[in-house]
Amino acid sequence: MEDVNTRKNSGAATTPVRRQGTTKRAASSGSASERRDHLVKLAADLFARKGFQATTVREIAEEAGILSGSLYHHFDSKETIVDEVLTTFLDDLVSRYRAVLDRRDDPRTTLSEMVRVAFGTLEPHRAAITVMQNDWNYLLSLPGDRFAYLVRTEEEVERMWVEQIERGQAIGQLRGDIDTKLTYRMVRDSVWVTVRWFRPGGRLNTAALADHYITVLFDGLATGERA
Amino acid sequence: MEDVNTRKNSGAATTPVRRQGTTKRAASSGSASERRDHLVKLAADLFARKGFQATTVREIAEEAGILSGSLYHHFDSKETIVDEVLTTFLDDLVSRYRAVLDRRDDPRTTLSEMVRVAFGTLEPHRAAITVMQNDWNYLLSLPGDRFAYLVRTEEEVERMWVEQIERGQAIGQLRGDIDTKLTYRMVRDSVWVTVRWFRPGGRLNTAALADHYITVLFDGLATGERA
DNA sequence: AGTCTTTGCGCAATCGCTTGTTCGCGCGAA
DNA sequence: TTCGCGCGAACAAGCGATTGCGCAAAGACT
Repeated sequence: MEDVNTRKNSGAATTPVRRQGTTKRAASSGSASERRDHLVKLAADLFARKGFQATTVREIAEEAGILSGSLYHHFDSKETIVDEVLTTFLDDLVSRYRAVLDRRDDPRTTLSEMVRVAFGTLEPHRAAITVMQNDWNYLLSLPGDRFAYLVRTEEEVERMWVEQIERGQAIGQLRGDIDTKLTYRMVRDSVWVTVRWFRPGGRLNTAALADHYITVLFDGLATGERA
Repeated sequence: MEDVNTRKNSGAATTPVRRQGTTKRAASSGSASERRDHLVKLAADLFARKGFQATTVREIAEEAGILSGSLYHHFDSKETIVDEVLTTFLDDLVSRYRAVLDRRDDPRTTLSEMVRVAFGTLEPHRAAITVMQNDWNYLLSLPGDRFAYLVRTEEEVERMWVEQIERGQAIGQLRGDIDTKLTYRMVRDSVWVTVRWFRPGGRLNTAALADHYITVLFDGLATGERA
């Protein structure tokens, strides 16, 4: 029996941020309430552990100490929650990539920094990365084009990477006998897939992962002359 | 409600089943019938597309042109199906790795061949690889230790890889400043994760993928001297 | 060869359970 | 009084799984 008034998360007593104009029914990025943001964060933790489909609204609610129905005062569907997690991630990722490209370094330096950016998003955006790997196909198969921006953004990011690889080949900084698109995919996958086993606070941090990967990516595992 | 007619899957190990081929293998459960094998294949195709959890028994049945209940004449649970898919894959994988190791080549050659083996399983075992990525945690969380062999086998495979990397470092064939375990994980992940976008019959086959990856892995993307 | 019995495998109906979602209600703070 | 936000109960849909039944093919026996 668990009744009584055990409101765990009754915080948020400060500055309710009352913005006018945006009624609670905004398309994707809803109004800004601290309570809501907190719930998204709790949900994201679960998504990071099990993916989107495998996480139930009852689990999210329990994590917040409320009942599942109460979640619907903040979100009009489970999809809305994951939508918010994904857009936040992609916005952050793309803007970080752009910042690197704006520095206009040589291709190898730029690509190294892009690898660092990618690994750098591993900790703050674990949930989104997990979801994109586990539930990509499912989200795209949903009725409506709600998650079509996933494909669009992915294509934009691919263009950024491929352009740098091509530039590197053009000036002889990178070998010309490799497939640019395939190389991009393998780099991307290698980075994102680490969320499966990476845990913050372990033997290695994300910066060390990035350094390790950059070393192997450009110079390879072998010693001596290149083949 | 006890019935004298309880047939279920009691025993069933004494099925003679001659009818051309299909060696009977009494593994964890079930006898070998052609019909059954066919159903496993249909289920595997669905697992390869959506993972295990996301595939329903009704979808599997529909793919076979029967009703979901009829599946239970062949399997006593949905888990049994995926179990069969996974053990078949892991048995094949480990024995292929062993065959490579038995050749006792130098570490670099051995590792190259192991990469080829891994990519070589991509097409015949798409379903298993997809499931291991999507549903690994879920399967391990199931009651009983039914899927504990996943962890055991993974550890065995990791040992194979790490040993070869270490041997390569010991004889100076591979650089000594890289983390062996981390390197193994990145190679493994890079290979398996390609099931997400690889489609047979496309621009590249798995052999080309393997060659490309081996090139980058050992010699890197850069030109000129190593850092 | 003909008959009887067993067996494999499908259907149809249904079970208990979980899923995402809805809704009326009450309560404390603004 | 209004409003944000929780409860509690319920909903339809879908899940994995069970069971009784019928039928056709396969064996077994005379």
